[in-house]
Amino acid sequence: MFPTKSATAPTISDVAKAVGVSRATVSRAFSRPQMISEATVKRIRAAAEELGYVPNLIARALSTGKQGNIAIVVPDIANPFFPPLLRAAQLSAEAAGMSVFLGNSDEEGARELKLVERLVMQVEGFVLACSRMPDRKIRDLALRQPVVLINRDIAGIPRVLIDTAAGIDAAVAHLAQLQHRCVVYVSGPAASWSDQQRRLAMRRASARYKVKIEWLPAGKPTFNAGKDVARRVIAMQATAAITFDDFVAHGLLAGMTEYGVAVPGDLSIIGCDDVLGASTHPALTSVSARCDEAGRMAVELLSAILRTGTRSDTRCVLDTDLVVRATTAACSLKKKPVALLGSSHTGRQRSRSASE
Amino acid sequence: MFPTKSATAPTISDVAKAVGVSRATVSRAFSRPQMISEATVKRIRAAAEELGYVPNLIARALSTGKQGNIAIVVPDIANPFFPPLLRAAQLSAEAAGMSVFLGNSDEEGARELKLVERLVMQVEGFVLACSRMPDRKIRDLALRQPVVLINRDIAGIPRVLIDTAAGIDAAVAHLAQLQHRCVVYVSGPAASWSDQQRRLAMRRASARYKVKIEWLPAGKPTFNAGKDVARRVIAMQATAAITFDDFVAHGLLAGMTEYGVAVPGDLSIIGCDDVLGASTHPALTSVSARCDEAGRMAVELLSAILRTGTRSDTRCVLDTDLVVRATTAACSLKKKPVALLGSSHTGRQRSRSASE
DNA sequence: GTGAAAGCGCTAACAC
DNA sequence: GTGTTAGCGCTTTCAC
Repeated sequence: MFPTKSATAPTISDVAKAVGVSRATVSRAFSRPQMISEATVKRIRAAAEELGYVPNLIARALSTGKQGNIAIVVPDIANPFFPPLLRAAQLSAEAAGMSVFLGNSDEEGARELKLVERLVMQVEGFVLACSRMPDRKIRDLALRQPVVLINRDIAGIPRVLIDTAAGIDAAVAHLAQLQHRCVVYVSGPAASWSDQQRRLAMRRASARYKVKIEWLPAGKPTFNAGKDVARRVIAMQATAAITFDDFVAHGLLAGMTEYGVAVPGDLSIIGCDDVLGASTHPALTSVSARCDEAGRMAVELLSAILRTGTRSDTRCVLDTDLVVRATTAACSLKKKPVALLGSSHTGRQRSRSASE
Repeated sequence: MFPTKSATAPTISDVAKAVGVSRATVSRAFSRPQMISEATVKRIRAAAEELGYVPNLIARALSTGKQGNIAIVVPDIANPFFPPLLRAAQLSAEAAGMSVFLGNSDEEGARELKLVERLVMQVEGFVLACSRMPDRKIRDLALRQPVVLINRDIAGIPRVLIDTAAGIDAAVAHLAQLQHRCVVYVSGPAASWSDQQRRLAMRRASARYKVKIEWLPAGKPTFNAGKDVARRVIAMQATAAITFDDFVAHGLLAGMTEYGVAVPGDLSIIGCDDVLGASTHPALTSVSARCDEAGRMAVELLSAILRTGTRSDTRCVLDTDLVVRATTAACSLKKKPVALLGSSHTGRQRSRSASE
């Protein structure tokens, strides 16, 4: 056991004394070098190096109100949609000279709000990915600090949207071509913009390709949620399923296998986000999203706002398309392998508006 | 376009004036309520609420040297080993009332050092997961700030280690039982403690189970790295491969499939970390690690150190075991399906000591 | 170009 | 219990 304290670091005064200039000059040598003579800058930098001086960001922040930090909050780090997004965002922030706070809301709006409130003092701006907070809270926040949204569409707040509409359309077209006439959409979190978009796209595609849609909420977008709805999917009329994301699809796949329903023989499955790649068995057909691109772009938007001091109402839409692999095949009507349960639970579609 | 600035927030002075007490009293009402009378605390809290006052953490930090932040740095957020770890760590930090900075070193020690240097001012401590920095730098850092290591074993610095030794031993035993007599270990980053442990465990198991080991470095632990060494694995004598992690195993698996080598028919493969679950095809046999547990524990260790102000030389070892799935089978000697390449590249074993 | 002085918002002795 | 008085380390007018 020994004390934790570290020796007190050299301050601006130490450097000033060593060089024989005022503290103001040392300060300038670091924050506005072009304001003073090149020679003194050099001397100061040298002395600082020698002493091991490095500007105290906290003190600077107290004085300027800027700390060079941003926060990125996601609903669930462990959801494979987010790591690539986070990675790209973090790298991009680093390139812009900013450090990043990480927030994990655990899919709960209340928790997200708490995180944001705690962080608001220490950051210059937020990237909210798939925020679970109500519009009002987001608007409030945006009044205090620059905010960039990912997969949430609120007018007046810069946002980057991964629009699965095109991908969903392609998915339904693909299924229609394989003779499927009824497909179930297994939905995700009600507060999710993506889910709303997907439901909307499903409805449109339903009309266009003359395919009947059934609705089934899975709630949290997890493997287990997907697995848990397997029985209900079996009990439905649908011969194909499109799920909120790959996770749910993977769970559904596992559930089907467990119940002896062949995929894609008896049921076709299409995921969303394409984060599992070809690693499921069989390899999952999925609507691909370039989530890393979204992360990168969001941070770039934010740092541009910070740099220029202005806020633009940017709405940046990233497209998606269908990646066909091995979980989709021609329709067969021999599903239901076992007597499972009586209730042919159709599921209730949530009707929250896109702007809530 | 409209300005980004937010109205200036109320300070401690505003509250003091409103209540008619000194600023010190207001300060105490928030940081040491038990120091002053309950009645005044209540009055102050009420007034603060009214004014929308909330303590400025930056100012507090400048004064106390504590900001309630910690940093967690990992080599690659997108590596599936880390998201569960990060999630657990973040949740645990939140429970302890701390915010977390996220660092991604991209597997580079130099980059990690930069991150750490930038963050050192703003945090009370670090969790370094699978650090790629040399021992010396870590020791230097630990002199300034409390540091907890994950999967890095440096005496004197608190660390939580996921020890794959038991799992590796079980893996080799499993292969030996399946009649394999020569297995290749596809190694990971040279600076990785885990990799060193695994090599050591391999060597021990080699002797114990009379199995010959060949060595092949994959470098970065990625899918592509695994795929890229497939040809070389085919050219080797080994009939089974154990890889640094599941990612490499998955890549190797894909590579094998591409070259027409059947897994597990012609080659058995065992991964490490068990992060892919049963999602590969065939489902991957893997040495499981409870990475979330490691994240949680590391943060708890750190916050205990911060709370008590002492540093203990804790060395916490988490065990692992083998999860047998479908990529391992009895040895067959008919590998090499195609004329591939001449160079029977054996790979060079890195000999960095564990303490570098 | 450089220096002097006044804060940024808070905490921490030390008095009373 | 509560007020007074100094800072924490930096930036930033405003002079010179």
